[in-house]
Amino acid sequence: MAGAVEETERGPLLVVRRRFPLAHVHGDQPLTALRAAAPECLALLARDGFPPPGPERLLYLDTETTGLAGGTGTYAFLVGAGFVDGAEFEVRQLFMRDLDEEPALLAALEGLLRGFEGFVTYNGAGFDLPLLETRFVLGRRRWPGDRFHLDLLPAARRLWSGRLADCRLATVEQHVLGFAREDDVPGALIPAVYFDYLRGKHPGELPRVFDHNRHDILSLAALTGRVAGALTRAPDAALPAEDLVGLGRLWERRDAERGEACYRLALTLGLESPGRERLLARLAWGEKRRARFTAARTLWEEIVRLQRAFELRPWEEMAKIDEHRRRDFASAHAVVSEALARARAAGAAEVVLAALTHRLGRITRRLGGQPGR
DNA sequence: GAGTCTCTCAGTAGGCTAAG
DNA sequence: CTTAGCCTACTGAGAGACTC
Repeated sequence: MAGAVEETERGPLLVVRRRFPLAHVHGDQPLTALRAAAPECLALLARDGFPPPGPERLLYLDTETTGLAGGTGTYAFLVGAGFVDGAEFEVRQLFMRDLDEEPALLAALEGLLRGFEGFVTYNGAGFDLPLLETRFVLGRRRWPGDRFHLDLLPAARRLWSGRLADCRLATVEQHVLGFAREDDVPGALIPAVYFDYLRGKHPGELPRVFDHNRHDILSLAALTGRVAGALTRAPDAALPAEDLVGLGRLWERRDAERGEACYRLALTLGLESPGRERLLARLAWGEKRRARFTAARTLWEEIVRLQRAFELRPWEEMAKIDEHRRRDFASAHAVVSEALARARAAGAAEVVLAALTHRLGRITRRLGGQPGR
């Protein structure tokens, strides 16, 4: 943590600067990809009202704190901020050597924040930003929160939760960016490392905390480049099927047709079993919403063919379409009879059997009133 | 035409999960 | 330990269709 003590308006502060050429490759992702990320793509990922700046006008932010508890008792003792500067990417780390240096840290941080048009964080909406805002208020400073904020956690969940065991930054980093950390400090140990340092004033494990924070910042930037890049390109058959599903989920909100194009491409790539049925159901709901009932029914049929365990939903939807849209009571009757038989065989719950029996009774009555279709 | 049944859609509550 | 965002399931009002 070779840094320099710099003078701020509120006293001295240790600042560590590390600069990387934009050609720097983090995992398998070059930072230059940031340049190609269009603001519209960033807007797709965030949903606050602020206009998205270009990725070079964003500050990539991550804090190391004395705990998770939030509230007034938790300090952000190390704040890492990354940004594009010319042909380089700088990671600037602001560190309080003691708790009484917080005013200096906040002063330096405020200057930095005000120089950018937005922030990128990982779970920052739930953690870093509220915490920093509290520190600003307690330090009698105005929090510059009137800016674009992209929290990559919700975006990562939409994109990769189907493929990854969890969406912690370390997991995403490893499997999406191909970046493996060596000798990383687990986040849960970081508060203890800082308290040890405060007691003894020896660096101890602190350099590893700085490394951890710097890696977080680089991952944030690399991930932004990766995600925005995926959104910029047309749906790409070279992507894993699960990633296409995730891409579809991102697009769906903004552009349903484009989202569906991703879904359908994923299906052609041989998506595996539980995910495949989920996706078919998603498409079926979409078709229903647009009143394309025949298309919806075809999708429910395919789900039924794939499903191993009995599930009510597809049968129910097929029966609704037959009875209420196509008015083909005979077909509706056949669907519900078959569903009832399968439900009994599978030992389905009593409420499920009751619902099907009720439906079958009604259809039978209507069939009686309109015989020989 | 009144009364009943069914579906739909919008709003929302509860459960999960990231962050140090 | 806290907090926000997403997902799923549930609820209830309103619309439409059917029955008598």
